[in-house]
Amino acid sequence: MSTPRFTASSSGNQPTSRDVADRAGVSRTAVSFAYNNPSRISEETRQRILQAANDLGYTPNPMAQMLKRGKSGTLGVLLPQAIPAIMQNPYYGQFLTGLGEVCDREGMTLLLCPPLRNSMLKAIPYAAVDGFIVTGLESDRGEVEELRRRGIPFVLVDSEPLPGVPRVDTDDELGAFNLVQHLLQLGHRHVTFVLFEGGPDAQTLGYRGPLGLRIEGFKRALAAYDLTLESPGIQVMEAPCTRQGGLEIGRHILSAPNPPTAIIATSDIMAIGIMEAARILEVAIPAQLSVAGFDDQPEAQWTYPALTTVRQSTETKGHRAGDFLVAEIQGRDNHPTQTIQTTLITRGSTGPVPSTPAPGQA
Amino acid sequence: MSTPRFTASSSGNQPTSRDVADRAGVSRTAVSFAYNNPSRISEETRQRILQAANDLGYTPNPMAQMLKRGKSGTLGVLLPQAIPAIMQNPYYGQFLTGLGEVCDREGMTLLLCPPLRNSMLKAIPYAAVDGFIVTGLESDRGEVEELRRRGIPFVLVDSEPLPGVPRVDTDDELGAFNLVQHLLQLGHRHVTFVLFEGGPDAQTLGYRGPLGLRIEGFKRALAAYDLTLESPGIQVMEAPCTRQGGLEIGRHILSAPNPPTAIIATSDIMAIGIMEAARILEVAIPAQLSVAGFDDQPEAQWTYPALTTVRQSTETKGHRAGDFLVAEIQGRDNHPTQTIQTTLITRGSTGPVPSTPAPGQA
DNA sequence: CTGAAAGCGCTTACAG
DNA sequence: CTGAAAGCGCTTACAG
Repeated sequence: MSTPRFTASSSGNQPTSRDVADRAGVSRTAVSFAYNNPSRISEETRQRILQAANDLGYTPNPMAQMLKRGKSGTLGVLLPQAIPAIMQNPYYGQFLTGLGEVCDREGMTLLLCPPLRNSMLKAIPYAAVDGFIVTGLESDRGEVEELRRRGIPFVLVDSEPLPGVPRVDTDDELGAFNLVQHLLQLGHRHVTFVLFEGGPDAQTLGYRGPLGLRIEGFKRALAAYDLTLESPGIQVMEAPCTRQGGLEIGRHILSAPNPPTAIIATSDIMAIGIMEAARILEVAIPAQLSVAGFDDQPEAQWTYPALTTVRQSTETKGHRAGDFLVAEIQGRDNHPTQTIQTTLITRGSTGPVPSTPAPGQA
Repeated sequence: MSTPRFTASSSGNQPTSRDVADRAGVSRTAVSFAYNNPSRISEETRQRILQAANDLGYTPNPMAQMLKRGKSGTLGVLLPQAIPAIMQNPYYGQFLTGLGEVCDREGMTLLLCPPLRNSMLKAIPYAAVDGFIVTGLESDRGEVEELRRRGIPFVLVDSEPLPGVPRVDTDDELGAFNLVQHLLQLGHRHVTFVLFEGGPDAQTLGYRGPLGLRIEGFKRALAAYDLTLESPGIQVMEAPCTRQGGLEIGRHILSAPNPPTAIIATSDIMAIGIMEAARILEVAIPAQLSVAGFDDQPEAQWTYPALTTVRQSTETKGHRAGDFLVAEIQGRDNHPTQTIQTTLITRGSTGPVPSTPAPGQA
């Protein structure tokens, strides 16, 4: 009755399909069919197999299934920073929310792949995923080439355009333009831009990605008023992209002689910190100072006054990126591209330039 | 020169170790050694292999490596809700931050495993992970047994104690006790508790997990003043665990006749919504109403007045859970248990009960 | 220093 | 309806 064994039953270890087959008196083929192709065996046999599996505590080994099927049922996100930094950034919270909707719909899991030894490139070969979302790639140092050579489906988010690669990006440039135009129209001419600190390459490679696009938008809006980032009254500073970073730079900016009448931050979270600094220094918003942010994160509605900002639907971005990746994995090779629109959201934190000079201005 | 082929070179597909071996004129064994055991082959051979691999765009297939090694280099988190809900919950943001620190240290990736067809249990067999963090398990419906039978290392977070299973939980009961005691000492006797809505089993199975412990703490503190949750003046309500949920229930509570002088929410985010409702209804905090939350999320410091709450270091909790899981995976079977302490953080949102009766109270 | 062989645990044509 | 055989792509004793 029992078929000959080539290996001893893995007593003590996890049961395999062979153990189940032996116990049910069938072949491993039948065991596999019981799970994956029930119509190929009789219902009676199937029940016997399932019973044996249950007795043994057997479940098919996912690693073996993956290898055999060449599918993992997992979407990978290639991250530009370590997981703690990502988790503390509300932007990624929103992005992963949208991407998570796709995972749910498809019944897939989500693998977070932080850089390995500071390299996104090195993280690629270790992930058993069906495809990658590549996000925060400030400049391509071979990641795209590696992905292509490995033949792994992937989609680029907020990256430089590349022919034949599906991509989702954001119209940051227009959003930034509209925001600065709004403030210039309100009469502001003493404006400080607070940029979130770029990656390690910000200096050497220049700004890329969303920050670069926003700066372009700033410049274009200024140009319409015959201004540049170097004009007198215009100031550019950098801060960590946190509330604390905004608070500290805000104190610094507002304590200096001849402070600006408007501060524009490239992230809401920094803008919120700047508003906090203004409150501490008793600078009235928007009467004495206008503050604006970027992203329209939920918190932007909760400040007093509420924050003027540029909305980008980061959740939509994550959702769309997931959609594109799933399509790519399924082999539809139309390689779509989508640009997420931005909208200027005018709220109470910005207002007309003070008619009296700001404190400290002659 | 070229060794005979048993299979055709996978032209068009991804190169395998056989392709590299053929091109370098060595065996697959040597190719593997080039990556995993360089000292076993001559440096010259190694360079030749690596060159061939590079020419072909070869990287070892992670799924095959996992199967062979029986290791995935991945930590799994078994989640109680879909990924979007998790990502929008600041609690998980903090928890995953702490867990992410462990991933970084160990060079591992993090796999988010949401329920499959509403079942955490069903999600288990599909994840190729070295171990699971089990979180938000309100009541065990077989998950633990399944994990045990499969022999997968796991650690339980905020769950019921189970012998031989490493576990991290939180002293929610004491934190809740201290919080209620604080308000009772301030003289409050009209107190509404706002609980975050439990899972689908809240009704049938009673409260489990952190919420259950918090309720126990509430009861014990009340008992010291000869009160119960059913006493006149004491009220228990439920709301979704969001700012909006807090806002709506807050409006409801404060608009009713005979409103409480204190509201205690089981989550900061709800408390923040309740404070918003008070602001809208022009109920002064803490002069007319005391509000308290739970968790001490960063936002709790940013409200005006700042929120009294119970701090639990969720980040530490995630970090510790990760430490325990790594130890479990490495086979140290001491199955440690740790309870994360809580601390009452008294801020401006709570104060003495109004000497004059609250509006609407005779 | 190097390679032939076995095997990780599964799935799937193929043959009966 | 059922099973023997091949193979997914790798790693690792084992033998030379």
